[in-house]
Amino acid sequence: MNPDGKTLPMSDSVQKRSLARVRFAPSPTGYLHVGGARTALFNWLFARRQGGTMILRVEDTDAERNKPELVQGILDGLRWLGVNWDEGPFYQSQRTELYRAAAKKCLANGAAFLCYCPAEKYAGGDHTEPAQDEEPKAGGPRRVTRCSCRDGKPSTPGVKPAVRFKVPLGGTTKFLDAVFGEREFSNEEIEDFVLLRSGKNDEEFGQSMYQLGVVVDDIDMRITHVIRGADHLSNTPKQVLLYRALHSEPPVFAHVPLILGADKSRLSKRHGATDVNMYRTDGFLPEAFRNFLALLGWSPGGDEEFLRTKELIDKFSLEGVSRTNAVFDRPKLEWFNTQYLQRLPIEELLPEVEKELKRSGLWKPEWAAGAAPGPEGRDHAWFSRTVDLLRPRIRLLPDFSSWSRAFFSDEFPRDAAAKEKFWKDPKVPELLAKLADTLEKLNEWNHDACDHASRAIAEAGGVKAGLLINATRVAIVGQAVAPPLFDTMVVLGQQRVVRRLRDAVAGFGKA
RNA sequence: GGCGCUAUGGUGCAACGGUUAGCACGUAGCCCUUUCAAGGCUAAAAUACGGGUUCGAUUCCCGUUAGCGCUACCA
Repeated sequence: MNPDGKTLPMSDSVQKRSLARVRFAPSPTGYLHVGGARTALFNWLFARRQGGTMILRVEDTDAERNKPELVQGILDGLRWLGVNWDEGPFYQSQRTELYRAAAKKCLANGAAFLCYCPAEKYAGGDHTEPAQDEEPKAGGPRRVTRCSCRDGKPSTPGVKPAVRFKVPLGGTTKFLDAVFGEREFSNEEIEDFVLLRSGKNDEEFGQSMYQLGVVVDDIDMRITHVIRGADHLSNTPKQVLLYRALHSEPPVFAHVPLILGADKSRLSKRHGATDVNMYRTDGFLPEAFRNFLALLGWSPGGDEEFLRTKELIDKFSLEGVSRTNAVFDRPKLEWFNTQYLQRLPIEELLPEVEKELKRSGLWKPEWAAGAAPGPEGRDHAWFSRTVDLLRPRIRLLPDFSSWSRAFFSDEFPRDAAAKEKFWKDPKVPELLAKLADTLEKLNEWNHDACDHASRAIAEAGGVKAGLLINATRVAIVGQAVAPPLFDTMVVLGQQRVVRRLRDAVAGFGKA
């Protein structure tokens, strides 16, 4: 079913679904950047929506900058995000022959030529003579190349040639972009770009360049939709030219806007974390992160924004992709996380909390589902109730270990400022001691019993219930902010509450 | 410099020729009174600028400005 409620004829839709093939093609020159993650997510949502195929391809053709050890982190990041793939990962570094064959084909049919210019000549992009511009600004004047080797320069002895594409001298190159519409570029603006690096040592040719690699692979992998960052928009005509030279039909392109930092400049480390794996270690829930990311540069059309993965898939379409760059807003991401912490079915949240408590060393095996209850009847049901009580006030997973430590461990910090704030009244120690005595004798341990007992003590002592309640909270969890007191008492258990009250009073007396 | 893309509150998105320009985050204030890092309510806050087209422009066209991208034997 489409968002508008219409359905395609079954045979038609099935056929279309099985056809869509998309890919995510990261380069292992860094970690998985949030921008790359968003691109991967869009590809994945599109593939799943269409019932198509998601392919992962590692673009590692630059031996100089490539760091193979970074691949694992990228794959881990994708898995954490829940972005899985149906084919791959394929490595371009292992497909060199394919690219060389394609380059030779271009050479043979006149679409490319051998270039004997030294690599340094073009370094920095100054392809021809400096323009008239008298004062070279940062980067210097630049003009488009029409390499003089293109008409068959005699080979230079001892110089290994690179292969360059022979861009047509006139005319335009156009293509269809699902986001930006029909695009047309003048060929005059496209330089004779390098297809294959010159060979090192005894190689005839070197590694493929980006433009050749993507096109050859996208053809070979039968990619139907190229969904990638808008930074590739200007390079696309080069690729379209290559498709033609290789006698292939270009796919549908879909360039998605970039993600910027708070100052609207390209998102970088100085804006905060850009490595997706940092968000995992910070303790964000993957589904919350996914929801947030999906809404950066895409919208289902209405006002809804809390969309679980299934809804994201159901509603995703290239038509909903925006053409404007988006700023990565961490506070909103954190809001999404709190929403997921509160709204997720508890059984989906529990495993995440379990992982967190294991990480911090607070986890007890008896809290696992199906395990035998531990001391004081603490079992999985207790764990579930406790997490449920805690979660409205949690922002990030590690808060379960730090802010909520008193619920999972008897060793927890007592906040001096909280004590200062709620233990002002000199009657507090006496009241707490009385409360401990009363609570110890309770035959039933539940919210109302704790409530009645506490209020009775407050009344007898001539203070407002709130005073005692706040003081008690500080006494049993060590901090000013926690879930409602009587729920907290129930979860902590009778013995523990009594013990902590007495410990607190003793500590108060000494202080 | 050349070429390209974009332009709705501080931020993310709605409104795809006619709305008092909507929602959310954030911010401020108020309420709840058992704390707040929970919850509820309210407020401030936007169509970059200038021309067209049209009965009517946030919406279509042109220009300006600004931001971003590309302009490598990087991807």
